[in-house]
Amino acid sequence: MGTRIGIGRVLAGQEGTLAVLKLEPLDRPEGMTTHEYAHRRLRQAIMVGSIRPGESLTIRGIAEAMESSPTPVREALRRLSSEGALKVLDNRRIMVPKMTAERFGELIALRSTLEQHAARRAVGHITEKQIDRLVAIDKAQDEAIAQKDNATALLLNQEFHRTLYTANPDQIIMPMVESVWLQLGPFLGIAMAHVAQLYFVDRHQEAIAALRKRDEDAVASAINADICEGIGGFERAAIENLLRLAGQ
Amino acid sequence: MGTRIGIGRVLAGQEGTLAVLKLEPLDRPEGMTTHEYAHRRLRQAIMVGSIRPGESLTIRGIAEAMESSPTPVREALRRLSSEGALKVLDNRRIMVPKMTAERFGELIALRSTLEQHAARRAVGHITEKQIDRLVAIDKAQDEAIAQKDNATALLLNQEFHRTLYTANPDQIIMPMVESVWLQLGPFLGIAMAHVAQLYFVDRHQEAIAALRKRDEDAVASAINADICEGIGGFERAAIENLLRLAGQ
DNA sequence: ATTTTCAAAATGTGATCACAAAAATCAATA
DNA sequence: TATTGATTTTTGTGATCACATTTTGAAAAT
Repeated sequence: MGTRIGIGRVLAGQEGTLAVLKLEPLDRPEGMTTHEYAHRRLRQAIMVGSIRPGESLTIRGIAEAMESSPTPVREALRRLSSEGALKVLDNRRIMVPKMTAERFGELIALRSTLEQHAARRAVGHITEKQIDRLVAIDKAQDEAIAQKDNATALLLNQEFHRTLYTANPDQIIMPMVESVWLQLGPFLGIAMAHVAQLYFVDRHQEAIAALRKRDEDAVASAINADICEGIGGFERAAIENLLRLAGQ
Repeated sequence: MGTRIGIGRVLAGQEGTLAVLKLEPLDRPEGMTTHEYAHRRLRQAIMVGSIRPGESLTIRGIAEAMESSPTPVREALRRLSSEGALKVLDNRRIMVPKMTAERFGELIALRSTLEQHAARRAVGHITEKQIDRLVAIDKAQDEAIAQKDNATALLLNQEFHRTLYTANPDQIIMPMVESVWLQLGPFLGIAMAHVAQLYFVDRHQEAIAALRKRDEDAVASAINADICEGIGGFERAAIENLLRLAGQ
């Protein structure tokens, strides 16, 4: 039995998870609906690996934690399960899916395929101005890495990739890319808990140079390397070790 | 302003859409929750192109049509919007996304990439028995085509692809493949409304032969051809013509 | 004939409640 | 001590209601 994120325990402070929900209330733009807000907060927490796989979420618990009611929280949970971030068990409990070495391998392979495709489809549309923006994001990320600020570096890395792919005005792949990021989130959390410092690989300059030359193959190759040598670079044995340590 | 699927109109029988919801009540397995059932029915309707793009759905209208209440219907709609099947407008209206020639092109390209990947990842796992099942499904599809039974042929075609991809026990891509199918659904509806007979391309035998030889590249090639010469085979001019006819 | 104004109807949203199923707690038993 | 069984609590689910916003439809004005 995993732990629960429920009212009592949460209020008693026995769980570390509420901390996530409480600590990062995210600013809520005016006009944003409650279910949207709940969706964003939970999504954020999962994306950065703050919710451990196997931990089951309770609707009432979350509702209480973010001072709302079951209805909008349920909608948020349904969306997240459709996005692959959460899994609904037979007993209707909802939890973050457990990670396995096989699943991890599938996720990395899929991420590479998806993002190479997205990058190729953007090459023909991206402007010099947008490429300059990529340079700026990459620079900011380097600074975050130098300061060992994992969270910021991670966010900037995502922004780099998102900016590239959305250069295609008809792009429809971003939700799927984000779904893979979401599904990799829990592993990130595990890795960060057991590894002193995340080691970042940065093939962004390579991608930028290829973009300037409009070389589709080279762009795809850089993106592939960025993914496979980055988070995908964990060796199988290391992954299994990590997952065992984390009690998966 | 598009038409609405609302209580009054639905009951007045002015809309063709309720027919879809009423005609195919789908059997509801015991224990299936209401929101799950609503999700399945709407999904089915969208997948086969029964709901026209631009038509906006109302929560109460659907709830009334399937004799339930707003709560579970809203959950179903949220899921479908996360799956890319529906779009939430700024005024919070929900509708089937409009199709454009550009979006159609993106969908076909993505479908090809996704399914080639899925097929490749299945080659190493699929058993001879499963390949035999593919043969049976393909045969049934041929019969449906011969009888000009579009709906059945479509369903069997999906089953063929699904059976192939799910041969990989760690497969995680199916939800994304289905998302693309869903997003192509409305175009299918348009095409079927304006074309006398859907013309089916069948590269399945080619795929089966390649699977028997465990030839990954050949499998991917067959899948690519199946998609690009099938639904993807519409010429740009034909697509734009169709969309104009449909008032997109 | 077209546009503007305004009251009525419809709609999305979220809180609350009741019910059934599942989980947890605790006492009794082996 | 470990296990079973019954009671209590927690939880998911869906219907209903109230509120604010949007849309609609008709009347009035241009």
